[in-house]
Amino acid sequence: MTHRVTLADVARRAGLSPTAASLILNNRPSTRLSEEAVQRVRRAAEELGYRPNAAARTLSTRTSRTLGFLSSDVATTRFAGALILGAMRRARELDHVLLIVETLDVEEDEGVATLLDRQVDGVLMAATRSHTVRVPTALDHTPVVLLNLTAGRGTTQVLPDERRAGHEVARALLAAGHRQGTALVGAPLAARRSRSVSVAVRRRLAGIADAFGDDAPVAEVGFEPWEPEAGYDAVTRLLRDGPAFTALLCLNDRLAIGAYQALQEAGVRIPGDVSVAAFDDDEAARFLRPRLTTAALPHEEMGRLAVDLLLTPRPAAEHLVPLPFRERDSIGPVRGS
Amino acid sequence: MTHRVTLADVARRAGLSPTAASLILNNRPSTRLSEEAVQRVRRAAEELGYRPNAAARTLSTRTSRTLGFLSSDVATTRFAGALILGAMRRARELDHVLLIVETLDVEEDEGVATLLDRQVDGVLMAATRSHTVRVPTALDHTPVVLLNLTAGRGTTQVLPDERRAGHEVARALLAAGHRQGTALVGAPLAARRSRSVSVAVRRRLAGIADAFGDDAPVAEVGFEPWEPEAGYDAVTRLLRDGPAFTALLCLNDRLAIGAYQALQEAGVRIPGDVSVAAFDDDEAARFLRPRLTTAALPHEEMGRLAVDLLLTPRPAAEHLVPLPFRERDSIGPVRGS
DNA sequence: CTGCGTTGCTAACGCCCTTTAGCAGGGAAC
DNA sequence: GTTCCCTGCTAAAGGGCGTTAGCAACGCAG
Repeated sequence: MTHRVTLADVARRAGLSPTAASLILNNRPSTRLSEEAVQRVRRAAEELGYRPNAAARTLSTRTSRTLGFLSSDVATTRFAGALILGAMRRARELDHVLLIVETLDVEEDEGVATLLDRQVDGVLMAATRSHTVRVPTALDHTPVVLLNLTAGRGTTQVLPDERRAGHEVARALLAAGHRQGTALVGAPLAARRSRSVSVAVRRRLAGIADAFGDDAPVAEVGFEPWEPEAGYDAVTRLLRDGPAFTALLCLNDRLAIGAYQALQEAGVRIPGDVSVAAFDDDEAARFLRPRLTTAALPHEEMGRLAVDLLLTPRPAAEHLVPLPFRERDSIGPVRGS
Repeated sequence: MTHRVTLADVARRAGLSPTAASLILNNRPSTRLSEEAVQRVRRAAEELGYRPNAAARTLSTRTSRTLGFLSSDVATTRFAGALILGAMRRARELDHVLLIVETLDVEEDEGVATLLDRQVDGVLMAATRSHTVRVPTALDHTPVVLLNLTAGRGTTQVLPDERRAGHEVARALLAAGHRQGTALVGAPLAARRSRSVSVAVRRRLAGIADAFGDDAPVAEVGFEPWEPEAGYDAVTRLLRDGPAFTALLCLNDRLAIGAYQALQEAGVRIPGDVSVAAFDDDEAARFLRPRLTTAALPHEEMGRLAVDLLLTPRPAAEHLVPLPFRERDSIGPVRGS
C-alpha cells in the first residue's frame, strides 16, 4: 500500500512551498510566481504522477465536482439508460462525476441527505414519466434541475417538447392524405384538458389537436395501460366494429407493437392498407417490420442539457428538447388517393 | 446559506468534547464514557440534525463508503439497468453509494484515476456481454469484482450460470418430448469449443450439449447477430428447406422474437405445432404471445452479489448466479405423442 | 500516606488541500 | 538614507473528522 503522492511531495521535489505548488497547479491567475517555479512544479507533478486528493479538496472548497442524480423510478425503467448516459457524459466532459441515488419516494429525504453529506454541486431530479413533484426544502441552497418532472415553483426543468412532436407526427399522417381516416389510439383528444392525465400526454395530445385543426380523428380510443396487449385489443376491436380507418396514430410505440400484431393478424398491410405512426422510438419497437415511423424521446440530449443547466446556472425556466422525427417505413399515401 | 451542523456543535450542546462526541456517535466499543454522556450526545445530535461531513471523514479515514462502478458498455445497453440497480440497492443497504463511470475502454485509466481520487472502497468492473479484460494495475491495492467479465489472474468474478441454464432450458424441451425434433437457432453445438465465441455462449452451448447427451438437435443454424431479423430469416429458411422440427431452441430471446414472426406468418401454431424456448428474459420479448418460456439473466442479483463480495472480501473465485427458469406458455408436448 | 488501577474525559495532532496575510529583498523615488 | 512599491515567495490558519496519548479524580490495597 504505497503512499499516495501528495501536494507536499510535489512541492518538496520542486524545492518550493506547498502553497506555491497549489497556486501553480490550480492556475491561480494572480500568480506572481516565476516562470521557472511554474515549470519546476509542473514537472515535479508530472514526474510523480500527482493527483489531488478529492476529499481534501472538497473539505477545503466545499465543492466536490460531483452531481447528484436522484431518481424515483428511473434507474429501473427502460428509458433510464439514456437519461443517465447523457447526464454522465456531459458531466464527464465538464470534469464532474455522477452520484446516482434511487429513491423510492418514501426515502427521498434520506437520499437527498446522502447527497448533501457529500457536498454535491447540484442535484438532478429525474423520472421517466413526467409528473409533478415537490423539491425537498433541504435542497433550497443547492442548484436543482428537474428532468422530466415539473414543480410548481420557479425551478429549472428539462422536458421533451411533446407538443411539437404531437404536431409533427400528426402532420406526417395528414400530409400523406389521412385527414379523413386517422384513428387515435391511446387517449381521446379531449383528454388534453383532463387533470387526470400527465402533462406529457396532455401536451402530446395538444400538438395533435393543433395539427388536426377543425377536423377530428375518425375514431379515438382511450385506455390504459399503453402496452402492446392493450394496443392489440383496441385495434382488433376497431377492425371488427369500425369505423374504417386508413391510419393509426398510436400514442406510444408499445401500442404500435400491439397494433402491428392486430393488423398483420387480420391481413392488413402496413403501410399499404393502413399507415402507423407513434411516439418514443422505444427500443422494444425497433424490430418491427416495416420499420415504425415515430418521434424519438430525446433522453440522452435531455440528460446532457440538464447537466449544462446545473453547472452554468441561468434563470429558472422550462427547457423543451425537440423529439427527433424518425421517418421510417410505416406511413404511406392513403389508398386510392 | 446556513452553517452546516458540525461535530463540534454537537459536542458543545452536549457539554462535552468533540472527541467524546466522535467516540459516541461512532459507537467505539472501547468507550468508557458514562451512560449519561452517551445519552446527551445522542440527543444533541438528534436535535441538531447532525450529519457527518463525508469529505472530512474520508480525509481522515481514507475510506469513502463509495463504490466505483466502471463499465465499458453497460450504461448504454439494455441490461445495464438491472445490473446497476442491483448493485445500487445492495450498496445502499450497506450504507454505501455508487459512483458510476462509463469508460470507453480507451479512457479506462482516466476513469480509474477519477475513482481512485475519490478513494472509493472498491471497484466493480462491469459489462453486459462477458469477455476477458485486464484489470488496470492502478487497482492493485483496491478490491475489485468483475461483473460479467473474466480476467486471467486470481480475481473475483460474478457470472451468470450459463451452463446450468443451457441444460435446464434444453431439458425442458426434451422433457416435453422434443428429443427428436429440436432445432438449435443461433449457433451450432460445436461452437462450444470455438475460441472465437464468448465464454457465456460457450457455456450456454455446453449446458445444452449436456442435456442432449448422445442425441443431436435435428438442425443447427449459426449466424450473427442474434437479432430478431436474423432469427426471422433463419426460421423462415428452416421452414422452407427443412428438416421438419417440433421445437426451436433459440440462443436468445431476440432470436425468438424473429422466430415467432416467421412461425406465425407461416401459420404455425405455438406451442401446438412448434414449441419455442430461449434465454435472457429480455424486456423486448415480454409482449410475445404466447408468453415465451426462457431463462432469465439474473442481472439484478448479480449486481447485488458483486457488491457483497466487494465489501466482505473472500478469496478470489468465480461466482455463478443461476438464471431463473421462467416457465411460460411457449412449450407444449410434441405433436401426436 | 503512598502506590496503583479504574473510570471518565480531553488536548493535540494528522488527514491533504486552499487561501489569506505577510515577509524578505531589491530597485526607484524623494 | 528613508520611504514606498513591487516581485517572488512562504507561514499559518482553516475545513471537519478520527484517534492516540494522557490527565485528573477517585477508590482501595498495603
